[in-house]
Amino acid sequence: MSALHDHTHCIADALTRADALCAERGARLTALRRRVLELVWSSHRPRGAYAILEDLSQQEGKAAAPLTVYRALEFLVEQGLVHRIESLNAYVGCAAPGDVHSGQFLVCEACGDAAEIDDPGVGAAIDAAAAGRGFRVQRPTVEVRGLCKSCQENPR
Amino acid sequence: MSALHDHTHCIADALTRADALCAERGARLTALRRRVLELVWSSHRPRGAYAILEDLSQQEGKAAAPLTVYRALEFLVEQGLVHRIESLNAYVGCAAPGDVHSGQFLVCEACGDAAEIDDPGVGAAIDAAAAGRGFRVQRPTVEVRGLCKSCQENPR
DNA sequence: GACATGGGTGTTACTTTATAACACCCTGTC
DNA sequence: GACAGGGTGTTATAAAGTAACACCCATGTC
Repeated sequence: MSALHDHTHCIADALTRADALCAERGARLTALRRRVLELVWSSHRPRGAYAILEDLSQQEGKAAAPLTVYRALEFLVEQGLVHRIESLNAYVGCAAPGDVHSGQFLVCEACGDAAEIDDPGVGAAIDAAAAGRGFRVQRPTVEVRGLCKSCQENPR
Repeated sequence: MSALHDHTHCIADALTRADALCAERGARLTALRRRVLELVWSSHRPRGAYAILEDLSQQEGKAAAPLTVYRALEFLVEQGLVHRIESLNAYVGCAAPGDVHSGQFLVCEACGDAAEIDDPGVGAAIDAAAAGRGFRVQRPTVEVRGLCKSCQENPR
């Protein structure tokens, strides 16, 4: 992720794609859900449910309840618009909603960025390993902690 | 995991291996830590920190503090004797402590069992994917949710 | 043996993350 | 307009994890 990229544009893109996908599927991307999606995208980093909750409360001018956010997030995850990063208890906008993919992440310990990758090799290796053991895969989770390229080059 | 296997023996084995490994490394496997390791192994399933805490409290006859368990678990994870399953917030005994491995799990949604695998193909695919993006891997996490062989054959 | 050192443990309080139960209210349909 | 069903609000609560600080005890040193 470049520090210079047009982030506003990138949020707008995500919302547009979400509108299209939900319309196509007959899923209801309500005002609340759309706003939560926008807040998830407000940085490219994984954000906790309670961080989103705070933003939402601020926008509304009054305290929102945790459930409000969790329910919206649940919908967004179901629709594949948002991924949950298990090892961070946090949520991040999906880079390629609509495409079939499993959600693999390279999570940088230094800058907190979580780069979504969809490496066919990793997916295939998991499928093969599972098949060899008679295990039926439903939802693979791959979260690799480490250091991203830019943090290796510019250590703090 | 067979329902018939000699689980007592299997716990004893884990403790013996832990003793040997810690002695070799000069790590202090104190009575408390050893007891927590035993409780982690008390089933083959992932167990939450608070479940272990309850067992411990019962053994002691008085309520133990969460930190007591968390500190012991931290030690055990550092020593590679126990793995944390991120997507379950739970801990499970390591099947092959001492060996270099990353901790890959096939987690059954039906029976709750978490089979540890160490598939070289999966590890290699992750390394390759990361290397291609200039990412330095520190700790890969692979947790595949699905149905284990036995639960596919005997659905409930 | 006295002493200092450092890791391990106990205790209290607290934060963060997530869910349950139930009522109400829109929205689309007939 | 009546109905059905999903979406939202509200209150309370559960589950998971951490901070700060004091004490204890094994170990090594003199």
